[in-house]
Amino acid sequence: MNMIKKIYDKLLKDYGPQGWWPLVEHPGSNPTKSGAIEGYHPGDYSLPTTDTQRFEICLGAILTQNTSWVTVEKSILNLYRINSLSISGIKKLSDGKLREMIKPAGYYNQKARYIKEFIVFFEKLDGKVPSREELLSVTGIGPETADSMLLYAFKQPHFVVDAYTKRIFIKIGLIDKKANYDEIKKLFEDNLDKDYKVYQEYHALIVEHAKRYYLKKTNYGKCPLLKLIKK
DNA sequence: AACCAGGACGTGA
DNA sequence: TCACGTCATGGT
Repeated sequence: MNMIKKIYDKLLKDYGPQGWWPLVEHPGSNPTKSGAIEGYHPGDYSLPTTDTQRFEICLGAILTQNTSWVTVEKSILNLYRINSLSISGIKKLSDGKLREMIKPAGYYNQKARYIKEFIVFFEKLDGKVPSREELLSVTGIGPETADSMLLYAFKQPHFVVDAYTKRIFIKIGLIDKKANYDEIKKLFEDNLDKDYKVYQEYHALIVEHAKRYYLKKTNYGKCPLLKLIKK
């Protein structure tokens, strides 16, 4: 009964709180030291606390589209080092310079455009929380990016569905191969408390779990959730 | 050396 | 609505 919740409990028990979304600067981090590995803040659901941090999360959400997070970290640190990890900082950059900084994350031409367009949208918010529809109206923001922003930057209870989520839950038989984004999103939201902290943790745990068992197809069979399902 | 990474857009059926 | 090509660097 409620496998969705049961799986969440198991993943949290096995892996512990993940501390998403990583932020270069937060109490306890040390960004000058090296990477943003220290950007994670497990158990602290108070972040982000500033508009600059909110923007950093939104920026990361765009940069990580179909791209590994390590290359996104490089891009974000590139901006950080030239003191441009902020709206005002990016606005000062030429288009070419912005493209150069985010190059490691790939698709740098379109992502640079997406970022510039998002900045206009973000400034118009003037501190307000955007609706999902408003976010989706911005070029470059699709369902997953919108939900990532809502969930991690604005602490709104929107479940984030990514490629890993589909892969895992198709494998264990809880969703159909042809289920679309909104159907999968609804499955999770219908079976969990409407709590942004739970949604944040669950999505992060799914990514962690996928990195352990779902990078290579030959490993799918080792997924411990397969046994959990059969009971 | 393919394959894929914390997807979205534009196009044409 | 939905399948398909495109965008691009970098890690495994």
